[in-house]
Amino acid sequence: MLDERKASILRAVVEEYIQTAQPVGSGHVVNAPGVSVSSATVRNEMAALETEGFLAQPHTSAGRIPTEKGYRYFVDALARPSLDRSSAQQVRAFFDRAHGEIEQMLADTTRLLTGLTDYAAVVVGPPHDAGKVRSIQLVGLTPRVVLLVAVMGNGGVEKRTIELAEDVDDALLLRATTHLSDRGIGHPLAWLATVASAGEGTVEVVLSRVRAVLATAGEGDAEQVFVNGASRMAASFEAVETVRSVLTILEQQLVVVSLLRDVVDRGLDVAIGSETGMQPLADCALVVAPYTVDGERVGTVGVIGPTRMNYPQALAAVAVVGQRLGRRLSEG
Amino acid sequence: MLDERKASILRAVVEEYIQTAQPVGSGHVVNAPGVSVSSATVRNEMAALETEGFLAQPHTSAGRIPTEKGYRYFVDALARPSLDRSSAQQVRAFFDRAHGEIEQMLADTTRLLTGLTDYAAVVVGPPHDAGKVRSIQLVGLTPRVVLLVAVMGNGGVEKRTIELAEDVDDALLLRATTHLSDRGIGHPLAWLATVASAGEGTVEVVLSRVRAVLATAGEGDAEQVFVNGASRMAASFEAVETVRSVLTILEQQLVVVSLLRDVVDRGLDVAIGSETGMQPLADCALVVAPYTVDGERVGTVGVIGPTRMNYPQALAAVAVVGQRLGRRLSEG
DNA sequence: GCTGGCACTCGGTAGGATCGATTGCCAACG
DNA sequence: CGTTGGCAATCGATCCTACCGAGTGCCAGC
Repeated sequence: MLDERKASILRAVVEEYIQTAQPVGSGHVVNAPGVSVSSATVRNEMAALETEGFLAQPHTSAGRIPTEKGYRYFVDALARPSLDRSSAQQVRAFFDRAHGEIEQMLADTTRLLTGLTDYAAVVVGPPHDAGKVRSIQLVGLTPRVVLLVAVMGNGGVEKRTIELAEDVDDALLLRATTHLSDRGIGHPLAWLATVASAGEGTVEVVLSRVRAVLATAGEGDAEQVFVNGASRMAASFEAVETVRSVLTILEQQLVVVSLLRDVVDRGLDVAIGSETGMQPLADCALVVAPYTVDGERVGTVGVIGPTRMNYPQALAAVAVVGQRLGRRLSEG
Repeated sequence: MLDERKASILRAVVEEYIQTAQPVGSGHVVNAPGVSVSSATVRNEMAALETEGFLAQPHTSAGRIPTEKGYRYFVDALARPSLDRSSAQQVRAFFDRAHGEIEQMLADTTRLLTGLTDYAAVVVGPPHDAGKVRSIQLVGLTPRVVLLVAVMGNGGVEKRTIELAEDVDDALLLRATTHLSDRGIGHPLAWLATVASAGEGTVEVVLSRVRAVLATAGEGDAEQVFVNGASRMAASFEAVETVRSVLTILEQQLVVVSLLRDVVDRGLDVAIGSETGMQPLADCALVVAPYTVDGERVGTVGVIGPTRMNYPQALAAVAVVGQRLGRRLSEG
């Protein structure tokens, strides 16, 4: 789409702008590799790149800065993901010693990503109700409040509060637990909502409430999401207003989840500015990667930074972390 | 400590500064209630308040702004917590319909507090291992990985991953579970670390690992903490650098927990600027209130805002939310 | 002791000059 | 014909100055 010289110039502008956050003039570009022409020629080419929409001028007599289209071309055609040796080492070390509860590990993964990239990181965990029930149990808290505790195959624990209209005793709960275990283990949690009926009257009192709770819970807390590094994000912008609006997004877990899902569904690994579809993220870029457990996409990792982000590094970091995380979770 | 007129003047300065964020001149104070003297007299008094350390001048020929000492006097002697009717209504409505999982409720409580005050809110939940074990169970995830799941009396669920050196089967886990249940139910979780030994060899293989894991876990994740409203916080400051450093604090859950604990332990309900003991919070104030379940302090609620915060409102909001939260959790 | 008056201080704003980085254009060159 | 050096023009950034106004401290008088 762009001839080689234009591409080299665009690359030079993007790379310098990412580093300095200052508009890049023709004088700086002549020193870049792949550009062995005079600044006058560079000026001509840059003017062409501007009319083609890859560059923009903040004002006359200033250098050029990349447009979204310019970043897009850079990401698609010019940026090769690259992770420096020490970062790769860091990732390997992290997953080698990662163990323990899944939530803790996912949260630590966000910290790893912020450490690698210096941007805010997001990890969307496997849906709570994904996978098969490994164990299910009803525990009485008070005579009329019962906690349904289900252990899933991936080590996650689901709980639901069940409020009853009449008192129940432990013996009854034990029978209901047995009933649920017999039918539910090895199936998805939601599956219990449809099949858990029992003939027996007293147990059925409990089971009907269990069904009702399981049926409704599907919407609310489908995914767990971990966010980290908001302070790094704040450091990337100089307008406090921008920081505020990005924070507002990051605080809304549901929004973050659907944002990442949306990007992944569009088959992208990078969303730049308006490509995110969120006005408050106009100055931001997302780099995301889904991760798979047993061949199935169960979650997403990503970073959120300014549009002038270090794409090669971020792409590489997100890709390798997603890959290793999936592998780690597949091991169980 | 201050005569009535000085106090009225100080109150007027603080209240106006909280509203406008602008230095307050003598001309504005004369209109305040309790001040029926001329601006010249006010000037004299303000100069006195400055030498006494309650007020400061950003520069000559500007109005005065409160010092930390000024805020402190205001909070201790002049501010009467007051919650407007609609906020009180909001709190009542929230706790009337609050139900379900304890974590969800605590997280929603932070949202309630940010909604009430427009500042960042923090809720420190009861320690995970507080209370008595209601149910305990070992669930095999893989032949060598077992999940210890304990349901606590307050509805919390604790889990620990147990990694074993040799394969175990369900029958063995069932025996171990029975052993743990017999001894553990009704006791704190940590208590099991000391008494769970069994004579039988095969079960002991599992139990020894259980003891080891329970013994170590005590340090790490003692409390759960929920933070919300960072974007409101960002809106309170105009220097992006301030926002960044406060975010850095808010992101470190351990720091937040110990910060609140420290303030509560000192018997304060407000910590202003350097009183927080954290340099990055020099421009911030904390308003906190512990809450009690069954007469015992198990957690803290609080808000973090700028030193020029609306103390009467924040104090009232934090106090009433803490009170209602404690009551709500006591009901179970 | 309080007050009105007054000179003074100093941040903030507006206008103007200067500087420097960068551009677009053009004529010349290979 | 593409490339290049030269050059006038542009425009933000910086600095200076003048000025305005909010606010102060002080003092003489009530």
